[in-house]
Amino acid sequence: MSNVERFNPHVADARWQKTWEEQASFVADDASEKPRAYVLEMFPYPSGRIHIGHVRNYTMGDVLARYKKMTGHEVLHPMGWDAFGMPAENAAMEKGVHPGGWTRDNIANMKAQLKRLGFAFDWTRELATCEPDYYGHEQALFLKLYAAGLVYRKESAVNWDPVDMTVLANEQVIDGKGWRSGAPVERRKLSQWFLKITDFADELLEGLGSLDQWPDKVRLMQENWIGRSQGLKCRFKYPSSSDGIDVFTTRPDTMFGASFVAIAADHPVAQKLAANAPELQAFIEECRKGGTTAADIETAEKKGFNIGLTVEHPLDPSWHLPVYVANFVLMDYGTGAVFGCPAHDQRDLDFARKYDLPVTRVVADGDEADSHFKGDIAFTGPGKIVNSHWMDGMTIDQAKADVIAKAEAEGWGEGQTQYRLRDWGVSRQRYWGTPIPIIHCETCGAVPVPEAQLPVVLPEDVTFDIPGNPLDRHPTWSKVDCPKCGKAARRETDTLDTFVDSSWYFIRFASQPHGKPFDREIAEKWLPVDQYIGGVEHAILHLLYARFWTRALSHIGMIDVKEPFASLFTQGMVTHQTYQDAGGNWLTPEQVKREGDIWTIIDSGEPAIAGRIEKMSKSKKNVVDPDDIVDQYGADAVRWFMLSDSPPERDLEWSEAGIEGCWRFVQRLWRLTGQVSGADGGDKALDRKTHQAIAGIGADIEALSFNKAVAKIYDLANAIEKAAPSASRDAAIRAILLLSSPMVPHLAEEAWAKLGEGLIADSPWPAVDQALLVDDEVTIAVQVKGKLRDTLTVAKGLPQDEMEALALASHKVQSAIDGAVIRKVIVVPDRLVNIVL
RNA sequence: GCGGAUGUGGCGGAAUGGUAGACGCUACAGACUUAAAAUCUGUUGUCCUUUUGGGCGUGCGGGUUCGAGUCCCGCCAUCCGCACCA
Repeated sequence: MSNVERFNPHVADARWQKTWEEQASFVADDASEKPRAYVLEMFPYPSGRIHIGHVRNYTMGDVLARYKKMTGHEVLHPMGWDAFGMPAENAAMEKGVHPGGWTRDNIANMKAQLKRLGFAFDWTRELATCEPDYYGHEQALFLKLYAAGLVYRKESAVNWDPVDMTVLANEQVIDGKGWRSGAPVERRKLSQWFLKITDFADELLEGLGSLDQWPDKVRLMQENWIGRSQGLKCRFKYPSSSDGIDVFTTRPDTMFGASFVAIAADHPVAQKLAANAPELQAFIEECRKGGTTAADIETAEKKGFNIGLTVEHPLDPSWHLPVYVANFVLMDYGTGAVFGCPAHDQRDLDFARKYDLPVTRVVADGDEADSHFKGDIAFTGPGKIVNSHWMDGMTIDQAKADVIAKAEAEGWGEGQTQYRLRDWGVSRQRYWGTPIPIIHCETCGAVPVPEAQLPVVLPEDVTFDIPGNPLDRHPTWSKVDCPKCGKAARRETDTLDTFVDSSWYFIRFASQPHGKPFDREIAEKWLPVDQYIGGVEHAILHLLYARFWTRALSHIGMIDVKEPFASLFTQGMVTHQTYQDAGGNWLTPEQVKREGDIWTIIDSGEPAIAGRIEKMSKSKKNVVDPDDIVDQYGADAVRWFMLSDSPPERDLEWSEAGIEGCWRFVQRLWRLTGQVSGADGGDKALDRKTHQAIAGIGADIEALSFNKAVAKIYDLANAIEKAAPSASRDAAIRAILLLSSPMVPHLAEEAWAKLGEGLIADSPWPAVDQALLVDDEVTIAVQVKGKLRDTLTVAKGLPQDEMEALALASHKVQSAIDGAVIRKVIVVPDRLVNIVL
């Protein structure tokens, strides 16, 4: 076969990409009357190069977007850049380039890479969060939230990353280390801006219930992150004083099992006493040093320091309990103090055994009446209350309600809901981010920058020769007059966490007028996003913040949208085999060759070790650059690979053999399209196959089951190849082009044009002839005692007695029955006959 | 520790409680070719059998059912998330 008959992506790809752009094929029309579909993939950070994971992500979204267009929707499928962030500053420090220049160059490069893959993006809506035209509107929104009381400033202990010289959110601290630098995090006190996400804790939790198109896993993760728990907040008084220590407990039912009160090292009471007690001071220091890694916590001994105070038990003032400072009590959850009930809490039990405190059983699951609790395993299961005066015999739930009611009636406590979720600290001591639009005045305090003075633009003339925030040391930028009193004042030099930038970009995509963040009516027409696709690593942070931000905007009346993402899909990673030499150094796949099960290094001939199949990463040298493979195979083969084989939520292993196979299929499809014969005559079987494919592939794409859609296209291609020329076959060839066009759009356009048609991107999805979906013959299974013995081809809808008769007539069946008595015959219409002996 | 997911040929994976292994990859054999590439045809879970055919097979052990990869109970392994949250 000559080269002329091959599909040549190196020519065709660019041609069709240009045509789509000229025809504005994928530009979304706000005014359209068609049903809308907003398909969104998480926008990338412009790190420099597109990663193969991006290609998989955007290919999925692209197939859905193109399919939605073909099925009559007005599709919004935008792309932009999450362009603020630390890598730009790191590059500035390492290479002496400006973060802005570095970022914009990266955007240009990555955009060119994306274009080569033929994604159906509406580039007219492209945005970059680092441009004043974006972040200026973000500043306006921030000030609206400030005016509504959803932003506040607080002196607070923060996680300080000593390498990156910045504050990290709790979520950015992993095992006590900075998520980027990996350096052990220190605690520092700084004045910080916070967003009141905790005001929305309940709403965000309840809202999860309506997100039935989200993965259960993600909803559960958010639920746990919000961490709502109900209990009793109550006071353990100092004897003959109204003052005391407030504790929070989810187990008020176990109050009669209390044997001590423990407070956090940072608790004000501990702090106060420590001033005059060097030993306590030393103990507190020790608590603070305690490691926060998984291993540290698991093995950490429960330690306490008896501070000599006693408190009254709320249910029996004559009963006094000792107070300890304990290393396992957290200051920033609940009240920073707990009462210990050792029999029914493992930590408390460990503590009590160590310091020889009483351990009283107050819950029994059998008839244990012995008040003295034995053993070292706390009992946390359900049961009946015992040794608890009037509560004896109650269930745990009854007792909880009873104690809370009593506390509220007597005024020493109240039912309370606690959350694990903390307010969102958004201040970052960084240059490359959205400037916080606040001016600090000695007289007026923190004053919002007036709207007319927005955007507060980042100065370009900054240096990165020393760590820390260049905005702090800029000679003029921070020097402004107070908008209120006119006196000399100072600009806030902190910038916003970049998660703020990504908390509303989907709204700006839907509507980007010049004078304001978005046009409410237009945004509401597009939102919520119908299908959001991205990595599961954003299951908590980005997705929770975006949900919060949308609710906050809704709360202040700016937009009537509660949940920004109606349907969420988290795709798997792209992985690749790793290789190492004998010394443990990573090798690229090109450096090794395989002979049987033996791997050797090509250059040296020394043995190589084939390691785990892992996520592609530069450090492990198992990356594949999208540009290289597009050069080699064209966009369509790469896109096809991204969709084939692995279910989209699972990891996809990159392989040479796999991409070669995709390349072959693209060529095979191309050859098929050259076989339109103009022949007459029908082929009912092929018609059926075609229409079953149309229906099935459509359903698969809607369900994002791209691997199944791909399998059905192979199936149809096989059937077409085997069929004799006919009008049906020609129709099937046209159909397979339409069906595969969302996946391999360049080839489809090229072939469609060759058939004398217009743009396949503008063509409708083929209509399904429902009558052709059902076969008129079916193959039924015949089982004897549940074991398959024969299959029969019968007319569809054959009556049950006739199915039975045909089954019994089979000699294979008769020999399996072997003269035994038939007890029963199960007949499932059009499916099977099971003969029970 | 808590929570969740996953487990099917050599590999990726299909399969409303009803013919397990669709489809793809790999491998092998054959056709075409001076040759190679490309392409085409066939085979490819496993064991017994010359064939016909039959036995065994969805991590392990039980159970429900005429019938279980699928439902229930109990384990095991791997992966992911959270983590001293009172």
